[in-house]
Amino acid sequence: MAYGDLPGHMSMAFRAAMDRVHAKLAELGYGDVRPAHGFVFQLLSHTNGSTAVEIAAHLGVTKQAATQLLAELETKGYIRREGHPLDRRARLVSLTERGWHCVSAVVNEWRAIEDDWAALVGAERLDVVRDAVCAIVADASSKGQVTMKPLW
Amino acid sequence: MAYGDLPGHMSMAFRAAMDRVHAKLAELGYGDVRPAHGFVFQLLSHTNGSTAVEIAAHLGVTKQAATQLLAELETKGYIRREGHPLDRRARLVSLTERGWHCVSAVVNEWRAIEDDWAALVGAERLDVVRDAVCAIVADASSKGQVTMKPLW
DNA sequence: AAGGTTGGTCAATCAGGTTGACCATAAGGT
DNA sequence: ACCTTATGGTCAACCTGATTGACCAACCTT
Repeated sequence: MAYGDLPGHMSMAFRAAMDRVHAKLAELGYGDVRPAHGFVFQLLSHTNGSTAVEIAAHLGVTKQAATQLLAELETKGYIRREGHPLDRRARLVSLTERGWHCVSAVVNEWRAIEDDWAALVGAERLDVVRDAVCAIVADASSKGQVTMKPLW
Repeated sequence: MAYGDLPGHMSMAFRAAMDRVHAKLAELGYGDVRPAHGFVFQLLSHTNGSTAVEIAAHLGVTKQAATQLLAELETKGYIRREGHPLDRRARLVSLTERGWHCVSAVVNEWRAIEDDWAALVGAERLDVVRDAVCAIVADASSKGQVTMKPLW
């Protein structure tokens, strides 16, 4: 690999992994999820119950865009929107059973990928990689420049 | 970092690096380049002279989309389109001086980032990372699943 | 010379996002 | 309590970057 190509190669590695996750999802009958949905799932699986504006902030888009996304996810059966118990303006968004299944499929596949990587380069070396990447991200994060969003 | 989070963290590391490159470009007066333009530059800097359809193929978009992109890059002064010497239908696209300056600024910044990473985690460890990532990409590539495109 | 292929453009359309106006409810100051 | 302001959500219009489809001119066969 040429000097200066490491970041780009990381992107490629991620991209290959991402594609594999999507292929797996399609195989399991979740072929109708788009990349941006992942961020919604991620948030919901941690908070279990969020509002549209929170999701919009997490995605880095306007609330209108988020609302549209949620409508789509609702008709596809991944999420549910009910009246918020504490705020009658708001609608509480949460994962359906199908949504949870999809989330765990994703988590499993990311882990499977990491396992494969460990098998490929050796567990000890992958530990080094893990620590290094973690340090790099932490450093960037400390300088206030971290987005999970891979959108350019 | 949690088990299964490595690919995502790689994406974050790349994203932070990418943002830094764009910030640097803006600082140097190349603030009007968009992400997709990078792929055009990359191709042109290696081939020095490509046709619109080749670029389209490299970008993974239709030739119409590529043409539009090229028109934009031309008006911004990064590229030049002249009659192809061997094919009177085609237009040969090449980098202008400004384009070359921009490309080398990008290359320098990627290298500076890689240097910073080496300083952060140690040169030997970063060598391990480099080898590992290279192996991972090579493996994915051998299975025919590699795109440089970080677009989801 | 004739037919099919290829580089490029024009035009219409679509998808996903944005901005802006608006309503209903909530929260706070007085 | 009351009036003002802030906030969650929706509706509607629009922008941008892409797509598909039709087409032309030049190329490459044969």
